[in-house]
Parts: sequence; C-alpha cells; structure tokens
Amino acid sequence: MKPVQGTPAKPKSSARQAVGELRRLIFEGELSAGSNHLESELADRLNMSRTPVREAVLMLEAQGLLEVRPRKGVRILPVSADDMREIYDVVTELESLAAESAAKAGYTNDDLTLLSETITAMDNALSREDREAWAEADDRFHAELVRLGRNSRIQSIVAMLADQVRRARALTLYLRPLPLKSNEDHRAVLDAIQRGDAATARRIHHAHRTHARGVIIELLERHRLHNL
Amino acid sequence: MKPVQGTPAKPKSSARQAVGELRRLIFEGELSAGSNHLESELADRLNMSRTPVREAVLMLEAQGLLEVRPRKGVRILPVSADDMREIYDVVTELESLAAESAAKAGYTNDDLTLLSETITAMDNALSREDREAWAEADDRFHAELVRLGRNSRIQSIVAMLADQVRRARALTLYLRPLPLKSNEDHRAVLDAIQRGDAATARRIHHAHRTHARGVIIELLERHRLHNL
DNA sequence: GCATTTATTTGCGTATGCATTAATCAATGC
DNA sequence: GCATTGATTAATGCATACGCAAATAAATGC
Repeated sequence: MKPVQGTPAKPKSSARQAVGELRRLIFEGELSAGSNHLESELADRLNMSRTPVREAVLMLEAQGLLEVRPRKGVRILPVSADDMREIYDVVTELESLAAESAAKAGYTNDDLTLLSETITAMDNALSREDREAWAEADDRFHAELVRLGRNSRIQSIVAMLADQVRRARALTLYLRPLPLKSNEDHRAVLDAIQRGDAATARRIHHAHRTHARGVIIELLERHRLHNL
Repeated sequence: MKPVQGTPAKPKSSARQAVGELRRLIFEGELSAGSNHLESELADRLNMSRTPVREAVLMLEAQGLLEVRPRKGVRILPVSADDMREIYDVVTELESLAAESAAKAGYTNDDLTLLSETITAMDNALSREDREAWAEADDRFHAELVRLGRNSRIQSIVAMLADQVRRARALTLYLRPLPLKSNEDHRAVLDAIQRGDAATARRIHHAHRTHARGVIIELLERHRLHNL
C-alpha cells in the first residue's frame, strides 16, 4: 500500500509568509470580520512592500477568506449563520465520503494510530475540561480522517473550509456544554474503518457532522453571532 | 422565495483578463498539460507585463489548474485518470447534495424552466448526433442543478472542478457511444425535484454521476490518456 | 442652504528595475 | 573520464514608480 501523504509545505517567500500572517491576524481577530484594510496599511503592518501583500490577498480571496474591493480596501468576509450552514453541508458530505473511502482502503491498526491518538487526546482534554485542547484534537481527528480518505481535492477543500469553521467555533466554544458524547461517534467511526464497514463509517460520520452543524448554527443564531 | 443568483462577473482588469485568456489557452490545448512556461513568455504572449500575468498565475494555481515551480516556469497540471477519479468523487457528492437541496426547496415549474430546457437541448443535440452541443447542454444542466441547490460554496467548488472535467471529456467525447440513456437520468432527477422527492433526486443523480465516472475513467485508461 | 460642478487627493493596477539564487556550464583536479 | 567546484546566466520575487480613475473635498451657482 502506498503511503498516505499530506500537503507538502511550500518554502518561504514573503508572499506566502504574508498569507500565513494574514490568516493568523484574521483568526486571532486582529483583523475583524467586515473590517476594511488598505493594501498599503497591511504592507506596513507586515513590514513588506505592497507587492507580496497584494499577492497574498489575491490568494486569500481565492480561498474565500476575504474580498478585494478596489478603493474600499480588502474586506475580511464575515461568516454568517447561513454561511456556516453552507460550509457544514460541504464539509459533512466530503468528510463522510472520506470516512467511507478510508473504511474501504483496508488500513491496518498501525495506519490508524494517529486517528486513534486524537480520540484519546480528546478524552483527556474533556476530563480536564480543557476546551481549547479538545478543539485542537478534534481538528486533528477530522484532518486525519480526511487524509486517510486519500483524495487530495477533498483534503484541500476541507482544509480551506475548516479555517472558517474554526473561526465560528472559537466564538461558541465556551457557550455550550462539553461535547461529552461526541467522542462516542469518533470511536464508532474509527471502529467502522477498522472493520472495513464503509457504509457505517459514512453514516455515523454524516450524523456526527450533521449534529455538530445543528449545535453551532443554533448557538450562532441564539447569540446573534451573525458576523464572524 | 428569494431569487436564485449566480456569480456576478467581475469587471475587466488585465489580471482577470489574463486569467480568462490563460484558461482558454489551457482548454484549447495551446498550453498543453505538463508543459512549462516562463512568466515573461506568457506576458509576451498576452501582450502585457509580468505583473498581471503573475497575479493570474497565482489565482490559477489556487484553483489547481497549474503549478508554479520557481525557475522552471509555470507548469500546466496534467490530469491523470486518478485525478479524474478524485474530481468525480467530489463532484458526485456535491452535486447530489445540490439535487437533494433543490428538491427540498419546493421550486415551481417556472423556477425549473432553465433546467428543463437543457434537457430538451440535449435531446435535440442527440438526435442530430451533435456531441459538442450535447456536451455544452450537459454542462448547463449540471451548472443549473447546482445553482438550484443554493449553496454558493458548492457552486464555486463544482465550477472549478468542472473545468478539469471538461478537459477530460473533450478528449473522450468522440471515443464513446452517444449517451442516449443519460437523459433518462436527467429527466428523473428533474421529476424528483418537481415532486420534492429529495431522496430520489439525490439517489438518481448520484448513480448518474457514478456511472459517468466509470465511463470516463475506463476510456481514459483504455486509451492510455494518462495526461491531460 | 442646497445642488451641481470642479479641483484634489489617494488607492489601485500595471510597468519596470534590481538583487537574490537556482540552474547550467566550464574548468580544474583526481 | 568523472566528479567536484567555481563562474555565468537568467528567472524569479520584491520594491518602487507612475498614471488613471474613483472618492472626497471645495467652490460656485442658484
């Protein structure tokens, strides 16, 4: 069996560095949703000229994180509850397919070590009530699941959308009860993959994501978190 | 019910013009898969300076049509049978979801006029054995179906991937029998949407795309069309 | 005081120049 | 003859410059 490979990280150029920096600034809220920023302003902030910033902005626009509006500045796109619905629908379908494919791939327990570890990490985080750690491990679970699905298009699409989901989850992380039951699903999915039961892997994961979607949407709407 | 809207076309700048031109050159085979091209060469070809070309290339890279390899030139990405498998898997899932959503949306016959027309157009094209016209109408059917699904993320993802599918289909269009049966599926999907039968719409469309996937992959492999 | 026109500012899109650095080629040593 | 190292070339990545057009401010007419 061929080794499963992730996305090879491209080397450092100012432009790619700018991509990373801008993403960080967006996720940390330094650049808040809806806010406008001139290219020159961002260039100053990142200590580089307009050119690489501009290139970075173009790439981020292609990924749907922001929007360039000539003479208005680049606008960090707010993520509404409706957006989150759309995003979750896509992620749900593609991850479920990945789970199905992973189950069909006939992985050995060894191949599934990483996935299994993330579940353990979530258990640990939950017992400590460490939500941040849980979220981080949950991200790793989903990323690893998608990786095991062995479809590079799905990997990059989901990775892109996961960025947006992360923004919304950051807001709601402390607004909801600890996701104690969620790990049952994770284990069930892992188990189905181990058994090669593709239909079950798909079904459980689909239900899992659909449930998560409902929770987050409800929170966003209840707390009027319509932007970001 | 709110009107369904497509993607508004952005105005023309040299960079966006370059995006369009480069895409055209790629689809028409002027820039063949696997070939390398220097930025300066492309700039000459498009009669503009390197800057807008560079920006266009960056955007196209983000869309997965090409790859920039410093000092090697930009490389038009070949699309292998394996790539096509990946692409079809994604498109199948997302379009099927769109069909399901469309069925749930409760569209009137009026809303479905466009979709219906594409089916008629395919029938006409088939009776004339006009494969090009059939392909064009088929594209319209799928685009319209996705539009009716009302998920802008799905729309842009599928549109992106459809570009790649089109490249492969161009090669195989004359290598296979006329897709006489395919329109049965289209009608069945339309019918299910009209009836609001989401499960059927999804199921039929999924099977339809899965079948298409099999046909095209088989052709690509049988004719050793491993690149482009 | 309001509207319309004119002037001014300013951000963007593109062009161009330059330094960096990878790739190629030459030359020398073994 | 082959390999290793040094020199040369050349494409990229970034900075900078500039003109245009849009947005804003000012000014004039009513």
